[in-house]
This record gives sequence, structure tokens and C-alpha cells, in this order.
Amino acid sequence: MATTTKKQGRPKSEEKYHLILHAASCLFLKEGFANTSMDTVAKASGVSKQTVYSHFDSKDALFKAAITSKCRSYQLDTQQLVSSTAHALSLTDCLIKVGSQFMRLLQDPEAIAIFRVIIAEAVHSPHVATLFYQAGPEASLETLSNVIEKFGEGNLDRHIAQQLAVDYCALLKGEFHTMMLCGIQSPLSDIEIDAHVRRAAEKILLLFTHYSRR
Amino acid sequence: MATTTKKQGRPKSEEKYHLILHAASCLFLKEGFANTSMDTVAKASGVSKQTVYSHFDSKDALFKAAITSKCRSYQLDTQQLVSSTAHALSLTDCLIKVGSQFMRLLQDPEAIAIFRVIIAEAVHSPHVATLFYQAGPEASLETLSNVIEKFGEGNLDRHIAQQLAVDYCALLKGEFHTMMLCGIQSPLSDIEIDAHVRRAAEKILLLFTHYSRR
DNA sequence: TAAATACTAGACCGTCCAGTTTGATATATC
DNA sequence: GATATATCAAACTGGACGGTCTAGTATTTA
Repeated sequence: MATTTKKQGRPKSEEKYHLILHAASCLFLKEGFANTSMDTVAKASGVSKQTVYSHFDSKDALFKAAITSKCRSYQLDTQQLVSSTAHALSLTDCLIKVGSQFMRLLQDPEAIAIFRVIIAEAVHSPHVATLFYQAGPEASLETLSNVIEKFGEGNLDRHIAQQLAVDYCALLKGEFHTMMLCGIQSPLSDIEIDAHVRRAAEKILLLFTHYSRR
Repeated sequence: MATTTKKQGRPKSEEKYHLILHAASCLFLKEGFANTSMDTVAKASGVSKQTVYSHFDSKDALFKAAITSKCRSYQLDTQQLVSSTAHALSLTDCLIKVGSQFMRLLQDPEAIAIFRVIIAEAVHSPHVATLFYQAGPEASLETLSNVIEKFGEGNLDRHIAQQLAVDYCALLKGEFHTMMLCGIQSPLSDIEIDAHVRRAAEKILLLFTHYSRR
């Protein structure tokens, strides 16, 4: 049973599997779910339509697989902050560092595209939406709140740290994210990002000190 | 030229125009643009397909008209706050009042539906997205920042008041709005809303005092 | 070599849909 | 009443698309 029962016949090409998935991801993000046809996916991956259907049962299944694969790449890189260097940084510097990363994520055209597709299909594919949210925003918030809690040095309740993390992200977003999603905001320059992040970090520090000394 | 040159023949029925527009709005919001057919709109408005096309040139035109008409109803009712009663209220009470309204707007299933449709079609119909944003969020922010500025009594720069308005909305949204759009958050109870709004108002007050006495 | 499966290219099916056309009826102005 | 337009009901056009089928070729295991 547990033995590697190799299937007979020619095996499916992993390469083609990835070609299809990659092409589908790009198309779904660029054109949306409804405006992407299976014929186009096949053509774009340089593969016959039948092969697409041999790797993925339906358009829906392909969509789920494509979004799922994209999810993995959209998280804050908070590893560096939690690790050794963390203790050398002040909370301010730490917030600024994460904040800049976060803003760059918010600006990323592909990240915006994912959000758009997810939101558009949220009613139809709640499972995919949940998946995306957990892999992306939720995971990032989790680690950010850990960082904040660590700086509280015991004077900060866990749930207050979480709240501050949410608040920080919210302040960083401002009207920005909504405007990006609506397509009425062009990306900020690095200088603008820096200024914006510093203002937000300042505000969170204010809240941080207020809620930690009690 | 400027005389009311009445057209000959039977005039178009205004009633039918509104029937069509109303049915279209509901359908677009419930099903999205792609999943709403002109035949369905015609049937839902109790009108022949031809009549739909006699009032609206194309599906796109109908969509624009439908969203535009919906936009008008989605603004904060800040009239009452700016008016006479305003001076009787403290800033805190004022913020709480607006905040509660704002949260109820964020929860409104129809408002969420509009956002979804707008975001989904943002790439295809940037004009509609802009229209929506100006009529909705932007207008609300404008009046909110006026209220805040008034309470600053001269000690608050105009642009800082604006910033505080944006911050307040951001704190109120938190992760909430995004989660609603992704369909992974059920509406809050009135009690939860109240608690959330109070927390956010408290934070903004902290920022307000910090930025006004300088 | 034989059996089994993957893959291709393209035809094919059924459905859906935006938009048009037709022909009859209704309602307005002149 | 004559003319012009609106409305209806229904058929029609043209095209897109999800998914299946076929027939031939390639690649793998037994």
C-alpha cells in the first residue's frame, strides 16, 4: 500500500504543469477570472488544451491552484527582524523597516492585481479568499505583532500588541490601499514612502508608550 | 435654439428608465458585471430588451449609469455635525458619532457590493472608479476633516486635520474592511461597533492633542 | 514488443450573450 | 387623421467559451 506504486505509461510532465500554472497566474492577474479563457491559457503555456485539462480538472481548479501558488510569495520578510539584528535596532527603526517593506508590498502591481481578483471572486470562491488572506495579510500581521510585543518587554499585553500591529498597518494604508485598488493612485516614490512611514511610525510610538506605561 | 424644442412622437417613459436603472443596479451589485446579462436586466425590469437599448446605448453605458446613481447614496451624513448641534458636542462625542456611522457604512452589504464591483472593473472602467471614489470616500473624508479642523480652533493646520481624518478612518477600518471585501468577516454587533469606535476615537484624541499643542 | 498513459492539433457541441432586426401595437405631436 | 417615436415580443446574428472527442504520435513500464 505504502510502496511507491509507480503508475504505468508515460508520466505527466512536471514542467508542463508549471508552465500552465505560471501562464494561468499571469493571465488571471492581468485579465481577471472571467476574461481569461482556457484556450488562451493553453496557447500561452505552449501546450494543447487537452493537456491543460489533464493537469487541472476545470477552470475553477486551475484558478484555485494559480492563486494558491501566488499566495506564498506575498508576506512580509520579518525573519530578519525577529533574528539577531533585532536587538540592535530601536523600535522606531524596526517599525520604519517593516513599514517600508509593507508600503512597497501595497504598491506592488502584482499584489494589487491579486487583491483585485480575490475580491472580485470572493463571493464565488470563499475558500480561495480565506486561503489568500491567511497566507498574506494575516501571517504578516502575526509576525509584526510578535515584534512589537517583544519590544514591550512584558509591559504590553499580547492583545494590545496585536492591536498596535493592526493599527500600524491601518495607518500605513490610510486611503492609499483603497485608492490603489480603485486604480486612482499611482505608486509613491521612495522618498514619499519614507516620509509617510516615518509619520506613521511616530504615531504608533505615541500609542505604544501610552499603552505600555500604565 | 434655447427654446424647449419638444421632440415629436411618443416620449420615452421616465418610469421605465428608472425601472431599468434600479433593476440593473441590483443585478450588477449582486452578480457583478460579467454575470449580469442584458436579457436578465430586461426581464427584471419588466421591459423588453429593445427598450433597455433605447434608454441605454450599451451594457457599459448602463453599468456606468447604475453605479453613478448608487454613488449618491453613500456618503457620511456629516451635515448634522457641522450644523448647530456641533458646538454642543465634545470632540470625543463627535468622533464617536461619525465613527459609528462610518462603521455601519463599512458593514453595509450593498456598500461592500459596490466596492467589489468597482474594484473588479477598475481596470476596465477607470472613469467609473474615480467617480465612485469622489462621490463616496473622498467626500466623506472632506467633511470629516472640516469637523476636526473646527475643533482645533486655529491650533491645527488644515493639512494636519486632513491627515487626522484619514488616520481616523484608517483606524476604524483596521483589517475590517479588507476582510469584509474578501468575504471572511461577518458584520459586528452594535455593541462591538461601539467598543471599537471608542478605542479608535481615544487614539485619535491622543494624536489630536499631540499635534495641536505645539 | 505490448499495454498504458501523455500529448498534440483541431474539430466539435451546447450554451450563453451583446446587440440587431422585424413587424405589430401604442402613444404622443401637429 | 398623419406622422413620428416608443414599446413589445421574438427571432436572429455572430462570436466567445467551457468542455469533450478523435485520431495520430510520443514516451514510459512490464
